[in-house]
Amino acid sequence: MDTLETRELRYFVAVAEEQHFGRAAERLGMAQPPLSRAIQQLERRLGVCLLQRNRRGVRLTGAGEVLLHEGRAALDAAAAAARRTRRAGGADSPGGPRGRLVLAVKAAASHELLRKLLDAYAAEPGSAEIEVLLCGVGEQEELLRDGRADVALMHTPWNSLAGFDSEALATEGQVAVLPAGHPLAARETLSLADVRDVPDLPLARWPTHGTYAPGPGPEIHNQTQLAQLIALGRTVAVVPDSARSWLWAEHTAVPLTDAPPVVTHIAWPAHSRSLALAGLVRAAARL
Amino acid sequence: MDTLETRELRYFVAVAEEQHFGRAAERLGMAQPPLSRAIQQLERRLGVCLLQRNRRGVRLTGAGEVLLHEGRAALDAAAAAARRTRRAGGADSPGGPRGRLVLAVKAAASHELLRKLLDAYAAEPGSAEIEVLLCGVGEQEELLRDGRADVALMHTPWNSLAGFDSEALATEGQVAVLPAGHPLAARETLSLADVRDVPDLPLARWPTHGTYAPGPGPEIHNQTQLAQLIALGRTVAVVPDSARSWLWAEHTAVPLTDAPPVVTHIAWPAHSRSLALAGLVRAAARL
DNA sequence: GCCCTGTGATACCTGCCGGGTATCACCGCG
DNA sequence: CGCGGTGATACCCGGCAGGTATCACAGGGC
Repeated sequence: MDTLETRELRYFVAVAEEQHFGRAAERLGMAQPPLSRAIQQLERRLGVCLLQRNRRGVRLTGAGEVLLHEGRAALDAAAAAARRTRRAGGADSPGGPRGRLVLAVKAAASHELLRKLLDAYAAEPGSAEIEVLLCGVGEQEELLRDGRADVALMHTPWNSLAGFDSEALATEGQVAVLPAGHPLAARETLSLADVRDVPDLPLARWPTHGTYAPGPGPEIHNQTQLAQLIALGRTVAVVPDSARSWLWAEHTAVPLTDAPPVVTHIAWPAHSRSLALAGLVRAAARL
Repeated sequence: MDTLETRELRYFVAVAEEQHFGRAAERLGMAQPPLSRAIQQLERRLGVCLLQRNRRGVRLTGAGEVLLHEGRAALDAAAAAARRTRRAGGADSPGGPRGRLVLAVKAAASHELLRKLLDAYAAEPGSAEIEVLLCGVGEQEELLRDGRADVALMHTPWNSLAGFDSEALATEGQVAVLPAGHPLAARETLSLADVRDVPDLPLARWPTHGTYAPGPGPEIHNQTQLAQLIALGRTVAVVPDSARSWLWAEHTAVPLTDAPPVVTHIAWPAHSRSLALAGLVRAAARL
């Protein structure tokens, strides 16, 4: 039973994502006919119909959906193998110079915790160099999977820990951030229902995987935008306690009674075997 | 940044495992020179030295160790993609005919639980066909990773749940299985220390990944052997409560007070999105 | 009805590279 | 000092990945 080449997976994923041979070929930097042929060969070798060719583009079959998911995972794994091997390059003597670690953190989250973690780890004897990779919301999982990062700080319930090993580091509640002058800002506590149904303050919407869910609130993509919009009295946000550190004078934070608690985890690929990583996790567990 | 082809990974893993170009080439069904060249190209492309060539075979460098691990994972992912896609082949209409599920179970473990699970799931409306794949101890993880199975029953602490999603189904204690006539068989309970240090009954040794750890006990590879050796008064075994179902008249089971509890989990690849799998997990959770 | 546009499929050619055979360079060993 | 066994090198060849040109077909204007 012959095994799939990553080239074939790359091609298929491109076609499946673009839903269009021509655009996929362009993205891959090649002509369309060889792409067509490669996909046909792939279908023949798998003995499965992956795409439904219509006039006007293509659509995935059930098997195609499966291969899209599994193929992405396999491509990530191959990319991770290359990246991690390259980074391990210098350290030839086994057990000798421990490599650097790349730690993925959502930008502007967990200041405090991150600082404590880095300090605690740096104090350990023989600790490796830690490179902090700041990323967007939810990007940590992809970074870990494709090897751009070795370890990440993740925040449930926003991040999914599926497929990773992890250790919980801290739990915090959530607060509603309101314009200082707003009537609700005077309250001692609020419920989620309170902030969800304020007609003059629709909840801001973050992009998930590059697209925005439909809704009335403004579309934002960074914390500065959010802060400004709140200060202008245009929106309200629900954020973890620790976000209080970046609030403005024009903001008021009110604790939410029924918001799910936010748990910060340190997470890493389940099969990881790095000494440096083990040390970092140990340091984290002692916090 | 060019991506590794699975062909290259296959070659490297073979060489790394055999620690010998000639044998690796034979295993791959090719001649040695192209293999040599392929590995050199790989090293050049990664900019990393993977192998230390000695007279008398080769040894892995640190980077080579990394690539061996990561490469195996990537190869498993690619194999899984192919297998799962092939199996999804018939079901073309999305959401339509749900595919079969392959459930990996350690042979002869969890009779009772397995029976209940299969019955409960079969009673669900629209349940898929379940193929039970009996495997050796610890083999479930590999089967899930490379796509030969979709879901497995695993038993901690023997199986590692790292990298999988799982749900605990049942917990049980462990018992020592002794020859019926043995002095210890008269005891009400035993401790691990009791059975570990019986000079005339050395603990039997199971192979892990095909090799046996050194020790005084007999080397066994299936339960029948074990049962026979215990009946002959040559060894003692520590097994979960539920294993009592296959004991012989010549055996006596004595509860262990300090053995770690055995938890049976249902586990599946973290990124899985199959409807049928979701149904099975739901049925399992209701047990 | 017509052609025009844009889709994926086909035909055919070419150059590269993966793989084979023969051989070399090295080294430990009897 | 040959001999066996290691991986590396030299060289050749065939297949296949990729390119160009073109086709078949379906809509959509006019």
